[in-house]
Amino acid sequence: MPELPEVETVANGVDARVRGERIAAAWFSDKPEPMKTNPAVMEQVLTGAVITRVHRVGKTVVMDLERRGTRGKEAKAKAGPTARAKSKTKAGPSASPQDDKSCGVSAQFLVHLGMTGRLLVNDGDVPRAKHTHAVLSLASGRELRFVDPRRFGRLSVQEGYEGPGREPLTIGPEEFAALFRGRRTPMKSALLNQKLLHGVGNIYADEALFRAGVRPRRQAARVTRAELERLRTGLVKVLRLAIALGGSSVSDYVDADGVRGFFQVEHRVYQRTGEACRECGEPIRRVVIAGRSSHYCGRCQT
DNA sequence: AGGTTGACCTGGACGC
DNA sequence: TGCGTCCAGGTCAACC
Repeated sequence: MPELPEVETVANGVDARVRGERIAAAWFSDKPEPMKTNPAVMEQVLTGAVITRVHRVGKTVVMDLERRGTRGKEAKAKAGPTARAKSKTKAGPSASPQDDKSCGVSAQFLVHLGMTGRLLVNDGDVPRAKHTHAVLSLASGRELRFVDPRRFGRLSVQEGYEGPGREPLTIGPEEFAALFRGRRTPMKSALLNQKLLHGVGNIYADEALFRAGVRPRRQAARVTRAELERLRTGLVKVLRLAIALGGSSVSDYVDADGVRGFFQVEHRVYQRTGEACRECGEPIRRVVIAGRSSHYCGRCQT
């Protein structure tokens, strides 16, 4: 369920609560679906590690970890004045980000929330919810818990994760237009393709198409350059507004505190089938494209 | 190769 | 109250 704004809200909420904490223990359920990395391996990597930062890449929550021991010492030694001086010459083979932030990132814990995944920070004595699949016990006594009834979420450990596609919030007009050149698929499907743009899902695809005045079924290759630019700016606008409002919460979504977002009151077309278009009064239509329901205004979108 | 479909899961809403 | 049906924000393997 969660798309870019919801994942960003969750990542920020978790970051504020667990940054700097040490993971004392890690537990995983025996359900195999969520575990992309072997649970024994995840437990080994996570136990004893310090969480240095939690952020979002595409629809994935990424937890940067610093592991102590010999590797930690190495990283510390490297982070002297020489490393700082070098950092001006951006690039470097592994293209690591800002100097002091990147030092000591020895692994990343990746959480994809799927449709119904939630990340909660609780005191250790709060009873665990049904469908809890992972628990990281923190040195402070609190726990970071992953709860996911439908088990479409995925947990893994890796390094240097960059996501499958481009970031919709930062991509420029030229590169954005290039993504869709020659594509015969409906524009709606192209927007949902994570290998092109990552982070956009069904809600924000529909909302951006409405703001650009483009029908979801239009072939991507036939969307004009001007429309593509309206689509890009509409997408940025709608994603930023949704982040500011804490995301949408149609049913399952909650942030790290268990609080719902408020963007759903801003929806212009998504799940408003039959209701009047806020621009022209025409009833909003619903069609199915590539198995996903799509909502649009037949008068405002062409 | 690019595009489309169904399968993966549980649970909530709705109709009878 | 209970049962059946439909629907759900995501991905991925398997097909055309």
